[in-house]
Amino acid sequence: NPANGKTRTRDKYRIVYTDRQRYELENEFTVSKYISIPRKAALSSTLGLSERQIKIWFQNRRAKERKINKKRHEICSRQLNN
Amino acid sequence: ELDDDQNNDGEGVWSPDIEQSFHEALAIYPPCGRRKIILSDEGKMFGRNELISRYIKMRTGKSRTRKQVSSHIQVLAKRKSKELQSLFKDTNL
DNA sequence: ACTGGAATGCAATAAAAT
DNA sequence: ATTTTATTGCATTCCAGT
Repeated sequence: NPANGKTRTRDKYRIVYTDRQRYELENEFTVSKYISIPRKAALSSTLGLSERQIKIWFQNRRAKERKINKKRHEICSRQLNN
Repeated sequence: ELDDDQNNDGEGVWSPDIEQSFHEALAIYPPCGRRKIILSDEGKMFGRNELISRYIKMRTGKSRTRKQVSSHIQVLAKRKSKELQSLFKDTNL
């Protein structure tokens, strides 16, 4: 699929991953927040996604986690303030 | 450490004057990029990006590290590659 | 031991899907 | 309004070449 490193095209701004793809990625994330090169290749083959897409998914997933942690910290601060 | 960097002005990392000096350096050091990768002066070693970094400091007085130069070259190469790719948008669809 | 360059990380951001 | 894919501009880390 990716002869070019590009994923986005004129007609498809982004695709929606299947529930199985989401489940496997989320499962791998519980093992490690950072994907290793061999595991990335394996996942890329197992799910039908490019290695670039796997890499980007883990980046976005880490960003999500950071956002969640920031929210939790804000809640703690408010409780101390009270 | 609160933002007391003397070498970086309020503009972006690659403000027009620095970009200008950068391109001058690209032109003078290897006119197209095909030059000996090994630049060794007695005792000291100099790579291309370090020469570019030194040139920028001479011309503008501002410091850009060799890794900043490296990163900038990578970004520009990526841009050029994508421009060339998008020139063949619907030629054969 | 030095380096330049590829791979990767991250914040900011866009836009479709929910 | 929030969540989910994907890109971009920088920096940082990883890989070899000499």
